[in-house]
Order: sequence, then C-alpha cells, then structure tokens
Amino acid sequence: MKRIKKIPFFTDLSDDEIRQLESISSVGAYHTKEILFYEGDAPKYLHILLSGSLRLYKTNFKGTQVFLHRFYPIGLVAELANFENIPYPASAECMGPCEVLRIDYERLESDFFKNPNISLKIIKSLAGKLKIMSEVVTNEVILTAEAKIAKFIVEHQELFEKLKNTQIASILNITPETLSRTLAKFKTQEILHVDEHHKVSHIDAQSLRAIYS
Amino acid sequence: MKRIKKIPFFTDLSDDEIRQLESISSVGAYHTKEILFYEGDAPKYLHILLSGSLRLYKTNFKGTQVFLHRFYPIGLVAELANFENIPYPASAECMGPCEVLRIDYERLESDFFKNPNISLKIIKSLAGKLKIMSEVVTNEVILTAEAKIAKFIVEHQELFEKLKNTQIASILNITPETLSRTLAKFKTQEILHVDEHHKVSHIDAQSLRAIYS
DNA sequence: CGATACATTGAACAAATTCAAAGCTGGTGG
DNA sequence: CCACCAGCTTTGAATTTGTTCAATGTATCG
Repeated sequence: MKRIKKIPFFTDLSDDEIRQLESISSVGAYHTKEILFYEGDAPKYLHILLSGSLRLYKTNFKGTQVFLHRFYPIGLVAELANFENIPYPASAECMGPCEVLRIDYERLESDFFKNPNISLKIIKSLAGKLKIMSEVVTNEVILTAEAKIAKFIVEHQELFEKLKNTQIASILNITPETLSRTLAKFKTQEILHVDEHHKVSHIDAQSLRAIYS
Repeated sequence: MKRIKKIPFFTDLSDDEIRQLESISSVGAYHTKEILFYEGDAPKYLHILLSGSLRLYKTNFKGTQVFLHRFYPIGLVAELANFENIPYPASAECMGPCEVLRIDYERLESDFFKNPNISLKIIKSLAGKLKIMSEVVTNEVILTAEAKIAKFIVEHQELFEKLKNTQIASILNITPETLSRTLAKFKTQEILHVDEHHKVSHIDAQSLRAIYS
C-alpha cells in the first residue's frame, strides 16, 4: 500500500519497514454514525484516521453525550489508551464515511518504537492531544455558557455561520435553548447582529473577547 | 551533579551527556506557596520536580482556582507548553518547600531529543499527563458533586480520613458546604458512617461505586 | 400546501454556590 | 483547669446558571 507512505508518521520509514508495517495493519471502512470504539473498550489497534472525520465524546450520568473533539485526517485517534494500556477514555463515532488504518499495537510497539523518527512524531501527536484536552478543560470547566458561545463566534465565525443552532449547541455542550437566549442577549447588547441563517452583519469582537478572556 | 543521574529520564545518559545536561540546567529551591509559573506565562525551562509537591490549577472567570492535579517527584511538570511552544495552560504552586530542576528547553531539544532513550520516556510522561487530563475531564465534566465525593472516598479513603473538609472540597472543586451536605446525605442513606475526624466506621463501597460508575 | 425540522420563548426545575448564622473543637494563656 | 478564640463544620435560605418541558412560531422543501 502506497497510502502508508503518505502518513506523516511513517514517511521516514524504509520500503522494507513499510512492508513490515503493512503486514500488521489493515484499512477499515466505516459508514456514517458507525462507532470506532466505545468508552471502556480495551484497545487492541492503534487507529489512524485516513479520511472522513470523527466525533469524540464521553457520556455523562444522564446518558447525554459530552462532545470533546472532532478529528480530521491524518492522525492518531486515541493512542493514549494504547500507550497506557488502559480502556478507551471516550467513544469515537464517524461523522461521515471514514477510512481508518488499524495497526496491531503490540507488534507496532515491539517492532517500531525504537525508531527515533517515529517516536518524535508520537511525541508531537501526544502533545497535540494534551493541548486538545487542556482546551476541553478550559471550555467545560472554566468558561460559562455565554463565554463558550462568545469564544466560538470569535474563533470560528465561518463555522458559526455555516452550522445550525442545534449543531453548535452540541459542539459547545449546551442546549439549543441556551444558545438561542444568549444570542438574543448579545443582540440587545448590540454586541452581535445576525441576519437569517447566522450570517453575521455586525460583530463587536472586542466585547465578545472580553467575555471569555 | 549526581542528582541528574537519578532522574529516571536521564539514567541512560553517558557521563559526558550528563555533564552536557548540567551545563544547560540549574536547580531552583522554592518555598511554600511560591509560584513556579503562571497560566499564560511563556515557557523557557523544562521543569522537573525533584522534591516537594506542586498543585496545578486554572483560574475561572470568578477568579477562583480550579484544582487540576497534584504532582509528586520525580517528573516533568508542564512539558506540553514546551513541546507545543504555547503559554502554560495552568499555574503551578508549591505545596511545601520544593526543588525543581530547570533545563533550558531549546538546548535540550536540539541536543537531546534524538536520543531514543529520552524520547521514549517523554512519550511515557506525555501519555501519563494525557491520562491525568482525561481524568480531570471525567471528574469535572461527567460527574456530579455527589459522584465526585463518592469516588474520592472509595479511591482515596486514606486521604479522606486524613484531610479536612475544606481541603477535600478544594481538591474536588466543590464548596465545603456541598461536601458537608452530601456526607450527611450518605449518612442518612446508611451508605457511609464516619466518626469524628472522618474516620470511616461503616462504608458501603458497593453503593458508593454505583453512584459514580 | 402540508409536513417536518428547527428556532424561540416562557415557566418550572435542578444542582450547586453564596451568604449568613450558629455550633463544635482543640489549643492557649490566664 | 477552664474560658476563650480561631478555624472548621453544619444548616438554612436565597441566588445563580443552565436544563427541561411545553407551547408557539417560522422555515423550507418535496
């Protein structure tokens, strides 16, 4: 498979090594809403998302899903579980048709981890995940609903204009009602005006930023 | 310094390398409540806690501190900031007198990161941090105050018996009032009885576990 | 047109914090 | 020895933030 060669993780491998890697891996095709793994599952494969996108979430005591992150190709998905040999800490669901490279983790570790090219990239990937989790904590623990919304609008205006209230609410882990009320509030405060379809016609980024920082 | 040799991270280094490492590092002594770094600071050193313990926290919009984790020696403290070259995502305060090895990060990366012994240990450390953050998310986003308390009692009974309500509350990011009320509730439900000083006299671990899992 | 999904609004509710007051407890100094 | 003080703990009441539930409004698209 030439695809492996294109995975940033493995570009520095020799052809021999690539062939060896192929022998311990397979590509899985998943359809929309299919679950890659559930929170609590024992990890066997290292998953690398090749195409499509994934939604990572946890389930709280009420049974509702808490959105953590959306993953895009190409990258490791939940290597923490493999590295620490613990169950997956969250569930991953396909947001559309996805292709995933599944690598037998035990064999990968024993055969490839000494390779400095690979280990450096693993470090980068882990550090990236850590940053994501740190942001999740900021969003969910530090910010109020209003602050989350303000932050989302400022930092992701294109998404804000594109998505429906229900979708945004689900990303922010708030209810559509709260989003609606908060947007109404921003409007009366003259901080934000939106046309139909969330098209932003006036935005006081200064004030919005002040709400969350 | 023979101390560096004892740091798990660097045990596999040659004497020459140790000497080189010494030349780009220094040991800092900090006193109780002293701040190692503040959230938002630019990282310059890689910090390795040698003795004492650190409290890592974020500050929310109300100005109150959200406890994230307590660090014990020996280990990296907030390497994420160095690796990703971003500001510290949280603040670190000494819980007692501390000694910290500070390593010039730029020189460390350029001189030592190719070393596979070191990179493997960095991977371990990062994976460990990721696990911690994942647990923070579980605690703060998924669990209710009651569930947090139940979990703490089951998983850290010795700490529960040792610490005061105010200290436990601060670890769990709840108010002492909430803790007090919840313990009273557990008592009326016959799930938990404590003598004076939190000494547990009766505990229904089964039921407690059911509250948080 | 009509159906279905999405958005808005109000009212009730829930969880936890805040504020205030009162009760304990343990150590200290007279 | 014990009275007192400082710091915890407990309890109640009010408040805050956001969710839930229900009703109504508004698109949009076959």
